[in-house]
Amino acid sequence: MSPDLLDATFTALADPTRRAILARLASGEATVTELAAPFDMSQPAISKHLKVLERAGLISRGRDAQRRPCRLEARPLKTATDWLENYRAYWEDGYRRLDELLAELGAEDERRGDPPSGARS
Amino acid sequence: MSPDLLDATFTALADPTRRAILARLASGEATVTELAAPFDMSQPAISKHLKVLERAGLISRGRDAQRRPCRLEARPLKTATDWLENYRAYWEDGYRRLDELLAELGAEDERRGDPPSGARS
DNA sequence: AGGTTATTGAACCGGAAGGTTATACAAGGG
DNA sequence: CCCTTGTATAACCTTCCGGTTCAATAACCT
Repeated sequence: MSPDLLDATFTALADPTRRAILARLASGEATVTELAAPFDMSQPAISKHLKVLERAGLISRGRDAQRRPCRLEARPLKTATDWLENYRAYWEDGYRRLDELLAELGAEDERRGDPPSGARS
Repeated sequence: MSPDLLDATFTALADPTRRAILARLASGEATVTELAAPFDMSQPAISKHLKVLERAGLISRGRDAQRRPCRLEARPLKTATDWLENYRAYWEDGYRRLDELLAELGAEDERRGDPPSGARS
């Protein structure tokens, strides 16, 4: 799993405006102007946000005359969730013990930023 | 749930170095120098990354003489996961239909970036 | 005390992020 | 055709990010 995808996805999610856009798209396709409406922000600014979301593969765009409808693409969200899932054991009860338990299993791929392989519940 | 927490958390996760640091900490406490070792990067750079992680509440720090051991704090990871969980339906089979289904439940708190309330599996 | 080790802080730099305005472009509707 | 609508691009500004180096601080060791 390329780190770049996670980079782009988490970067996209780090902005409240973009999260709001995703939330809006969760209830169906929307055009750029529709997406821009709720925000006190120029339309080009929204276009930029959309490009960030697109770069992360979180949205795809169609064509309806001059309109450019956006649709939610949740696949990267799954990727992100899968990554986070590996830490689930650490926020559930008893993680302190697990912490020490895992301390003995030397870590291999830390440089790649991979989550602990044995951390799944 | 303050958006700022999600902002800080996703921002922290958006960098591969920081994700690697978290992965390392998953196998137990570590000092700054230990954390810095695998990276081709100056040690102050790591200190900055640690500050970003700390700002998001993803790590806490102790004291052991001149050392400042870091420990993983997974709570914000849970917060992030909870947010993402709301979209689970969209990457699971049949999400296209769900898409249209939810289109009829007008969205209230889109401005806040809240995920769709009805999207839970 | 003095030196070494561990870590932070300050000043700086290049480049990316997030916003603006103004302009171009593309496509439908009188 | 022209005008209006929807969207993207360009140029610009300011702030933040990720890195650097060098200096400061803190605590141990002898």
